[in-house]
Amino acid sequence: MNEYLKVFRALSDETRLRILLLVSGRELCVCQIMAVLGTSQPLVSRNLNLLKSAGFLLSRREKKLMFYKLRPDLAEDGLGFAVEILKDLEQTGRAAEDRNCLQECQEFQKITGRCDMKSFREFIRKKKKLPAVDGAGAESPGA
Amino acid sequence: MNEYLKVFRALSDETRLRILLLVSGRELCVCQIMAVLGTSQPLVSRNLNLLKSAGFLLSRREKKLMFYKLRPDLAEDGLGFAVEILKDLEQTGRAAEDRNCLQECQEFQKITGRCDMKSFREFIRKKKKLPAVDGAGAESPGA
DNA sequence: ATGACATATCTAATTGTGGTTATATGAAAT
DNA sequence: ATTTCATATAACCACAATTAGATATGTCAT
Repeated sequence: MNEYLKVFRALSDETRLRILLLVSGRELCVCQIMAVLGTSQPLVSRNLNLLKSAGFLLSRREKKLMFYKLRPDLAEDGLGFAVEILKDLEQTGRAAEDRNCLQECQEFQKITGRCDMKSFREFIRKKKKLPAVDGAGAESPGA
Repeated sequence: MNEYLKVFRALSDETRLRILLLVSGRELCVCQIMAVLGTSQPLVSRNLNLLKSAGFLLSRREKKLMFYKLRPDLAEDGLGFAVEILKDLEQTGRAAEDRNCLQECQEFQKITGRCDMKSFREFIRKKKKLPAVDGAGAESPGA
């Protein structure tokens, strides 16, 4: 009973659903997730931990970076339903926004050539100053 | 997104999971559910309402009584997963306890010949005085 | 009227969340 | 070794949401 309560509580939060959507299919490191969510590193880690202890995530270390992804074998633990639901949620506006943001984030990463906390924190700062530009920041921003 | 959040929040509570287990397969009226949970009528109604607005329950009026049961067509709304999970949760100790209690409750009901708030409140009072007897109250109680 | 139930309100206690800071850990670079 | 850096974890705070519990009242059928 408590196991399922843990599972449902993990899924009862928008931030965590967003994280699941982000790491379903692809594998992301903590700093990228932080960049997309636009929050702090400890907050991201906390939510990642909640999702992981509920059984949703796999993590892998590569050099300094920690990568997370959706467990591909969720069905083995009775969590297969989450996959269907995530498929549903992909259609959401919020999911689309986050995918876009991830895109920008990865372009930014390509330009800077770095995947670290400092540069992604800068990404977040920039992003907050020019909120929601349609063409992903292509046409004349603040200047 | 919000729809699913509502669903998961509805499932994030032990009392409500217990209710779902109780009304899966059979149909119960509010006073019976109250009797098994051992709480107040408004509290039961509140939780029933949460479960119903999340899409899990059907209700039907028969004379003065309101009957609730698990929607048989949950799958049509992407809630089919709940059925599997409930099947899992049936194995739980808590579920067994509640089934027992429902049994007692229905025997009590047969004896009194009534299905109303007053008599079930008495059922609850009695039950609280002689807690957890193994043989369902068959062998020498408090006396 | 009576009785089953829904709904609203209030309290009190608990929990959950974001946010922040400090610190621990483990790997890499110096 | 020492430092640097990504992350984890813990410890706060402030605040919003949730829960049980109790009480009052509304609604609808008998």
